[in-house]
Amino acid sequence: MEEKRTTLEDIVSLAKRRGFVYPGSDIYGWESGLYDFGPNGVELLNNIKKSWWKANIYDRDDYVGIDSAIFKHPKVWEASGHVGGFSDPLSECKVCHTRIRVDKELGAVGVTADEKMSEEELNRLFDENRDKIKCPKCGNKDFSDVKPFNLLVKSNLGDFTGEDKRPVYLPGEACQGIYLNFKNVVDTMPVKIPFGIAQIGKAFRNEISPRNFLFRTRELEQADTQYFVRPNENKEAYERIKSDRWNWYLSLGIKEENLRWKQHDNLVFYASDAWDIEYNYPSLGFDEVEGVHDRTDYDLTQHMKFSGVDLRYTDPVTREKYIPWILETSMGMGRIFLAVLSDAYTVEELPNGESRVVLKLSPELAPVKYAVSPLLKNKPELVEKAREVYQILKKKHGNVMWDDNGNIGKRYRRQDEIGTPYCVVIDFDTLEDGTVTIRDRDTTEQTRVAISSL
RNA sequence: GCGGGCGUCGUAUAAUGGCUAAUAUGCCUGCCUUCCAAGCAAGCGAUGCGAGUUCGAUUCUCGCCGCCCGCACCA
Repeated sequence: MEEKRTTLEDIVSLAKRRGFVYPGSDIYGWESGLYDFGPNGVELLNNIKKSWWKANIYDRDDYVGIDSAIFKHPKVWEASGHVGGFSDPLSECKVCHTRIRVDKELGAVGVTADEKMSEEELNRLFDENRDKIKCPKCGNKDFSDVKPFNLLVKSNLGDFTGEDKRPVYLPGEACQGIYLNFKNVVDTMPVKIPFGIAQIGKAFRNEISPRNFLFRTRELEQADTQYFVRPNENKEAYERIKSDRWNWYLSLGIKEENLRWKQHDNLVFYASDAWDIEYNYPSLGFDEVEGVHDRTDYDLTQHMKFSGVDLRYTDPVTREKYIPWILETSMGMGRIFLAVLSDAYTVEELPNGESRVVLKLSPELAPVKYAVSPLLKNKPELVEKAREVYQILKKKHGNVMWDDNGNIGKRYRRQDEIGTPYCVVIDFDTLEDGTVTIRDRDTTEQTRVAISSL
């Protein structure tokens, strides 16, 4: 049997028609790079978050969680390097439209330039050296002016003058909130190094071209952990973290053959090591879901410099003071959501020649835990009993769906597409002996069990 | 941001310079139905936005918005 490969379009279509993901601001014609989660999507998203929180905080003794404000002091983004370095000075060949990184091209002809220079300065240097730089693709020397592309989103929080004198940025990455609270956590909580802080937070980026559904969006959510260790005592913890993260993906039921590790070729100057976990997305192939980075003491050092506050940690026994090193994990929620959805998406051939679409989500992640149906809608005694069972299950399992639409087969198929693991059907036997049928999503087999044992 | 392609009910497709824009599915209501998308009836629901040409534009032209592919970008 030949299997048709799932495309990203299949996933997008299902996501919309089954209430997982809608285009952002849909009735106004959609704003690029933004998506809204629907009733089933928010359940799935929250279940992924719960699982992540449990694995990173509740299942360990050395992590605590925080939730920091989205808006932060303007200096945070100077310290982090985002105001200067989150942008690239680009110029475009007017002949073939190839783009060049101006700082790098200048460097190649022996002119010192870097991405932290002002736009004017870069343009002056570029103009002086235009005759030495030619397009790597077509060889022409006719370039547009240098334009920096800064990915930070700016806001006017607290600026009532409209003069933009004190730009406040939305976070380009969520993890800064953790560094900002490192001292607070150390001063108020019973933690000692090595320990970690975890957070799920929003980030915003002016991506030039958001694309590929949830994979690259302008507003994103990140699940981050930062693990603080003694300087140079990073290796063992790094390996432990890598292995924990890998196992978490497997615990979600993601197929191992769709996952792989990829080490960064070019490390940023302060990093000691960096690996990504990649998922084999439909249409896109393997791409990053999460980064696991060994960042040395860079982040806290920067904030010490810019804030003037001593962020060193004092060893409770030796009284030694040091800036801890940081091991970071940073996962894109949209990316893991897309990975989970894609991995669960299954098209099955049925014996009668038809096919069914099933989301084989692990029960822990499934947005709807049970669907409850009366076998027949026009038999009040069945409906009444089914309502009872529905209420019992709802109390126990949270998101349980009442489904009495059409006929029973239709309901099964609908629930298959949502990924509901079990459908409970109340029939005439239920009235006699208090048992119901449970239909299994993956095998489509039915078993009879007592209501009391559900 | 550049080049190419594209934009019709929630989804997947059709058609048209002029009559009520069609079909399937979905959703919803009623009937029916004793376990895998059965059937009957009613309803909801679309030409992305704006301008131009025209007596008349969903159709042709332009701008904007958005999507897809390629390039570039992805700290």
